Amino acid sequence: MTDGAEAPARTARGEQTRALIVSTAIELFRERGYEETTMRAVAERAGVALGSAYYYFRSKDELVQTFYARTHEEHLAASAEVLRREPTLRGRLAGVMRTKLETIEPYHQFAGVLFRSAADPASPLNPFSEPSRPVREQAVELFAEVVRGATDRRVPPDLRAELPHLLWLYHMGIILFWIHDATPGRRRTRRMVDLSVDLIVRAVAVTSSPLMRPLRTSLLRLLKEVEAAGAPEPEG
Amino acid sequence: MTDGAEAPARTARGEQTRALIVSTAIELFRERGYEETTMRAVAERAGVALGSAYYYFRSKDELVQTFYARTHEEHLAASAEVLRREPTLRGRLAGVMRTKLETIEPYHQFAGVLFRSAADPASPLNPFSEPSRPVREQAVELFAEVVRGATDRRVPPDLRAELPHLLWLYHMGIILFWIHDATPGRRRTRRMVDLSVDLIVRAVAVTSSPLMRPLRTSLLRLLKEVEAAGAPEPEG
DNA sequence: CATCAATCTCGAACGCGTTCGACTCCCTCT
DNA sequence: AGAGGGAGTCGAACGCGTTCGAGATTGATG
Repeated sequence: MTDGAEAPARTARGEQTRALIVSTAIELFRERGYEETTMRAVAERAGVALGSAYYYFRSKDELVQTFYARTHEEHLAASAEVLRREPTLRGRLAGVMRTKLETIEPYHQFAGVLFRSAADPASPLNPFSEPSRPVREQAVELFAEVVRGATDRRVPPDLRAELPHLLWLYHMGIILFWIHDATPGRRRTRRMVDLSVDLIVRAVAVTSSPLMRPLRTSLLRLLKEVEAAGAPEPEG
Repeated sequence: MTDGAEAPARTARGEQTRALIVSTAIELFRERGYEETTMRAVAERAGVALGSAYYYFRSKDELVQTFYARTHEEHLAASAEVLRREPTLRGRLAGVMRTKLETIEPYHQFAGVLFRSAADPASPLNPFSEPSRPVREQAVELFAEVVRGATDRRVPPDLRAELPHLLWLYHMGIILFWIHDATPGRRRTRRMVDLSVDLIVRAVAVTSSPLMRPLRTSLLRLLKEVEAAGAPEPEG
């Protein structure tokens, strides 16, 4: 699961209260956005005390994260179908990315907050952080499946092994773009996905040529370094 | 200048107070970090009222941004020397990036906050936002100078025109990495720069070949789209 | 049924960033 | 010199996220 180290819910009643708080919060977030939704308002509408909300969620951010984890699962589920259907790298990647956009679209309004804390090294939501490792690995695995099932491309093993990580990074970039995209229906991001998938498929083709081995090696060294940074280091 | 739309200082006395607040704030930020520095503490040590701090700076974040703009100017100055010295694309790019890291190193501790608000679409610090357009264009121009002065590479005009934007994006990525880099002296980021500059130079070489025109075109279309997103759109 | 500890609930209180309207200072114009 | 007014200063007050210790509820145990 995606929970990382989360707060209590050891009882049926507790579970119920917890769920009530989450759903109320999402309700309010969608009505008013993140900043305008106060913890007091959530507690009040949920019919619990302020302190109770904090019993289940260490912070307002964590409340958001909880529901964010849900959409992540939704995306996994929705992607499965696409991956069953599409045989080409292009189709699989584009499909997964489009599915992603559809999944998160309802929450665009307060996605900014997600990324805001995501960019904060101290935040557990930070995609490079230790707490989000399980989600990250799941996501990378999704892209591994994208690559694995693509029957139309010969990809050299060294690149094949690293491509999922690269695609995950790419997907984070698209999300960053998406957050800043104020066009109706996120038109621009969708175009962006089309263009970038095209580019990626071409680049993979080019990079797979034996002639490109030095370039590929250079790229792979870089990726290895990025991954190493994800792992912990003697802390300071 | 990098100020964008900033707050008052119409008087010699005002200028003095403003400067006093900034320097006191930086002092405290470096002593205690960002979160632990309160506006009240800044005001108190500076010997002004809380309200006065808010007379000059709309928010605590803006206080940080003000000083951040300074380091940006520092970097421009420091880069000039490198650009005079280095003739190769590799040398110029690596030099500029290393200079950047050296310039911002003293502020690594609370750089997280910068990026946190930088990732927020609503923040004026957001590198894609309208208020930061001047700084952004200045930075892109810096990379244009990196490319322009590189005498060792034949780069096709279409790519040459877009390369600066691409390098600027790349440089934002490195900063993101840097923020999360907890290694002493930012060892990892520096290695990252070496590896990525190597990759970029190779990629430029490869992509410049006439055979790669389709790939190049695909890349350029993508970049154009990114740039278009920077410009405003009928607002919602 | 009484006891006990764990779980859950509560809301007052704290410290923070930020706002606001009242006040003082100082320059300019007559 | 006096009046006017913009620039600068002040600090109480607001609303927020968060903490905390005290109390209520629950289910297992003797």
